[in-house]
Amino acid sequence: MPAPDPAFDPHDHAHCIADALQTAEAQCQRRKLQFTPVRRRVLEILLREHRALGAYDILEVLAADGMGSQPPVAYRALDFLVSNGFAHRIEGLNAYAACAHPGDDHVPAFLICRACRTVAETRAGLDQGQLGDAAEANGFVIERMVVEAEGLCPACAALSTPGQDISA
Amino acid sequence: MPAPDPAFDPHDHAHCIADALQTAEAQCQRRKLQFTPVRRRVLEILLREHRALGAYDILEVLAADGMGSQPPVAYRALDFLVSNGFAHRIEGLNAYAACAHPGDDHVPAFLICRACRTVAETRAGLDQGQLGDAAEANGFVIERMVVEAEGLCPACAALSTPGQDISA
DNA sequence: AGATGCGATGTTATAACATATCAATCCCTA
DNA sequence: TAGGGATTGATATGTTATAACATCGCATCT
Repeated sequence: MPAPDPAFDPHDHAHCIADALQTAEAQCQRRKLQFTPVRRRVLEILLREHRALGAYDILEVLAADGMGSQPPVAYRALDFLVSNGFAHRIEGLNAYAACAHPGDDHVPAFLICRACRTVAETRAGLDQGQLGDAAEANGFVIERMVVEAEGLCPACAALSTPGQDISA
Repeated sequence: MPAPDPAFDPHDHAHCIADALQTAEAQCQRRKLQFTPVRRRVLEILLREHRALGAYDILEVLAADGMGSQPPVAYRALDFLVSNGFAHRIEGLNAYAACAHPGDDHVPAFLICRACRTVAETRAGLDQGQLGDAAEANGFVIERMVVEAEGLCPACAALSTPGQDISA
C-alpha cells in the first residue's frame, strides 16, 4: 500500500516547491532549454498549490506581476512546461497542474477532487488493462494516455455537503 | 485477445445504428425517460460515425434539419445522452461519441485516433492499477474515471504522413 | 559596430467550447 | 381538462484556446 500522497497530506511545502523548481532548473540546463522568467513564474504559480489551475487563473497572477496579460503568454509557458514534463494538463478540468515527478518519464494518473480541485499524481502504465489488449488486437498505436479519477478527497468528503460541485 | 473493434473494422453499419437506436428507445421506455426527436436525432448523428463530434458539429447538422440552431439545443441533448449512458464525452477532444455498450453500466475506456478522430470503446475498471491503490491509501473516493488513449488507428498509421495532426 | 538569425514575448483578434436566463410550449397525470 | 414538471426556443454571455503578426534581446558572424 502506497504512502499518503503529499497533495492530501501536510508537508514542508516551501521545500517541496524549492525542490521542484531546482529540478526543473537543472533539467533545463542539462537539456539546453530556456527556463525563462515567465516559464519559471508559471511553474511557481502551479507549484504553490497541489491543485489544478485554469490558464486564465494563471494569467491573472502573471498580469498582477506585470508579466504579460494576454492569453498566449500563459498558454505558451504552459505548453513549454507540459511538453517538457514539468506540468500536466488535466483534461477533465481543462486545467493544469505541476508535475509531481519531473524529469522522470512516466504515464501520469490523477486523483482529482471535484470539490477543491486538489490533484494527486500517481503512475499508470501504457497498457492499462483491457485497453492495451484492445489496442494490440486492432493494431492501434498508443502514443499518449489520459488516466484521471474524479471524486472527493478525504478533506472534502469529511465536510460534504453531499453533492457539492467542482465548479469552483 | 479481443476481437477487432467495429470502429476499426468494416461491419453492417446500418444495422449497428438501428440496433443502438432501438436499445436507447427501449431503455428510455423502461426508465420513463423522454426520447424526444432532438435527442433521438443527436444520437443518430453520433451513431452515424464511430467518431467523436464536437457540439458545434452536431449543432450544424441539427440546424440543417431545422431542429434548432443554438448551442443549448445541442448541449442539452448531449447532456441527456451522456447522463443516461447513451453517449460519452471524450475529454481529450472536448467532443462526444455514441456509447458502444448502451444500457450497460461500465467504465468506458477509449482508443482515439488523433488523425481521424475515430473512437473505439472498451471497458476499464474503477481500480486502474496503482490509481486504485493510491485512492485507497489516501481515503479518496473515486466517482468517475476517464481513461483515454490517443494514438494512430491502423488506417491512419498506414497512410502517415508521420506527424499529421488531430486538428481536423 | 553592423547585419543576421532565432527563440521568446507582446498584442490584437477570433475560433471553439459551454452555460445562464427566461419565456413559451409540450405532455403527463390526476 | 387544468396544473405542474420537463423540454424547447432564443438571446446573451462566459470560458478556454489559437491564429496571425509585430517586436525584443541576445548570440554569432563579418
